[in-house]
Amino acid sequence: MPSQTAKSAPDGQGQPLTQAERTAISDQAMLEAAIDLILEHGTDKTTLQAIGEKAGYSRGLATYRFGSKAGLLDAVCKAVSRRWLEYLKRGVGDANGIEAMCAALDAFLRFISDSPRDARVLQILYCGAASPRSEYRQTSVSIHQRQQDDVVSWIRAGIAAGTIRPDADARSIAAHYIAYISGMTYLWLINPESVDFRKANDDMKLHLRLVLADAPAGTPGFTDLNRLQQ
Amino acid sequence: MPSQTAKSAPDGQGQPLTQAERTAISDQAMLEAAIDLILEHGTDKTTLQAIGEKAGYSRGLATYRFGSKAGLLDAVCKAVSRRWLEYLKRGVGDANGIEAMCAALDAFLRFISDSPRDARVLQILYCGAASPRSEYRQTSVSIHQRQQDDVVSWIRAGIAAGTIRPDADARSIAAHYIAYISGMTYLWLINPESVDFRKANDDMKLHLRLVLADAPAGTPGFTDLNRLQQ
DNA sequence: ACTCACTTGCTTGTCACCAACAAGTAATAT
DNA sequence: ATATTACTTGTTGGTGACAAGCAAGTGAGT
Repeated sequence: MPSQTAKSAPDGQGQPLTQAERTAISDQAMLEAAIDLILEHGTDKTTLQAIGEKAGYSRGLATYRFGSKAGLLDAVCKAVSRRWLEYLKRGVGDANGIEAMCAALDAFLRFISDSPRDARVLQILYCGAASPRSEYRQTSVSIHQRQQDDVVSWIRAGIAAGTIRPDADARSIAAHYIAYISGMTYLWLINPESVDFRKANDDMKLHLRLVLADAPAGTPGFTDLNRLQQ
Repeated sequence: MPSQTAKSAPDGQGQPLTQAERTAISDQAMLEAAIDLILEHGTDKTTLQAIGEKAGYSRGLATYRFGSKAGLLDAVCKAVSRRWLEYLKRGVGDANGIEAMCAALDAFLRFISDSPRDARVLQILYCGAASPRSEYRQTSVSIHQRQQDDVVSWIRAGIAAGTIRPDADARSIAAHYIAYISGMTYLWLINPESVDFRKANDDMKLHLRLVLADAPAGTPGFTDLNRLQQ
C-alpha cells in the first residue's frame, strides 16, 4: 500500500501535478482497469474495490469519481464507443451509399481484430444495457440510433446519386443492417468459433449490392450475383 | 407471514400433496416470480429473497432449489426457451426452404405479441449470457446453435427441392438470419419505438426470396422484387 | 516569493443488503 | 415410528453506497 503520499509524481520526480492532471490520470487508469476486469469477470462480478485498487488507488475512488457502479459502466461504455465511432469515421470517410455500408462492415471487422478488447467489452456493455433498469441504457440507445441514422443518410445519398434503387426504404434497410451487425457481434461474443465474421461480411456486402443496387431496365438480376460470387 | 404450516394445500383443502407435486408447484411459482421480477428490475437487481417470497415461500428456497442465482437464471432461460421453441415448431411445421424461414419470422412476430413477457425476459437472459463468466452461457449458445442448425437444414432441403439456388452457402445464410433476429430483438428490447418489427420482417422475407430463390436462366431480377413489393 | 485560507482529489469507516451455506423444522413416504 | 424430502432460519463473507476525514493543489493578499 503506497498510502496516499508520493502520488504527485508517478515517475518518481517531484514535480507536482495539477488537479486536472491528477483526475485525468486516475480516470484513465480506472477506465482501463475496469475494461480488463469486465473482460475477465463480467460486469456483475467486477467490484468497484477491484477497479480502484487495480488502477493503483483505494477501494473508494471509483465510487467517488463515477458516483455509482452504473455510472462507471456508463463512462466505460461512452469511452469505448467514442473510440469505435472514431475508428468507423476514419474507415468510412465521406463515402456514401452501398460503398459506405461496405466500408463500415470492413471497419468493424478491422476493429475486432485491431482492438478485440474494446470490441468485446463494448458488446458486453451493450448487452448489459438491455436490463430493464439499466442506468446506461440511454447511452446504448443513442449510439445505436446514431449509427442507424448514419446508415439512413448513406442510403438516401446513394439514392440521390443513383447508385441505390429509389424505392428502397432507408429506415428499414438501416435497421436491418444495424441488427445484423449487432446480432453477429453477439453470436461472436458468446461463441467465437461459430462465426466466420469475414465470410459473413463478404456475403453481407453481396446481399447489399443485390438488394440495393439500382438496376436500369434490362440489367441482369441473379445472374449478376452468380458472377460476383466467382 | 403464513409461516410454513398449511402449505400442504394451497386451496385450503387438507388433502396432502406428494413431494413431487410440492416441488413442481414451488418450482413453477418461483420461475414465474423470477420472470416478473427480472422484467421489472433486471437480473442483477432481482434478489433470491424477493423471488422466494413473491412465490409465497421463504427467502431461502430459491437458493436451496436452484443452488445459486446463476442456476436459477439458467432454469428460467431453459424454461422460457422451451416455450419459444415449441411455439416455433408449431409455426413452422414441416415446411422447408424459404417458406420455413419466412414462417419462423412470422412465428417470432406472433411470439412477441402473444407472449411479450417471455420474449422480453428471454432476450434479457440471452444478453446476460454474454458476460464473460456467465454460468448459463452454454444454454444460450446451445439454443442459438440449434436454431442455426435448423435453418441450415431448411436451406439444404430447399436446395434439394430446387427452391433455393444451389450455390447458396447454408451456414453463412443461417448465421446471417439468426444474427438478424437476435439483433432486431435487441434493438426492440432497448428501444421498442425505434423498430417496426412487422415491416422489418416483411422486408426480410423479400430479401430472402431475392437472395435465395433459385433463378432459372432468364428470370427477372429486380423487376421481380418491385412486383412483390406492390 | 511567502503564507494561509480554500478547494479538490482521494481514503477510510460504516451500514444496509445480498448470495451462499449450514443447521434446524415440518411435511411426506415407508 | 422412522426415514426421507421440502422448506425455513441463522449466519457469514462480501459488495455498493455514503459520510467523514486527510492530504495535495490553488490562489489572493502581503
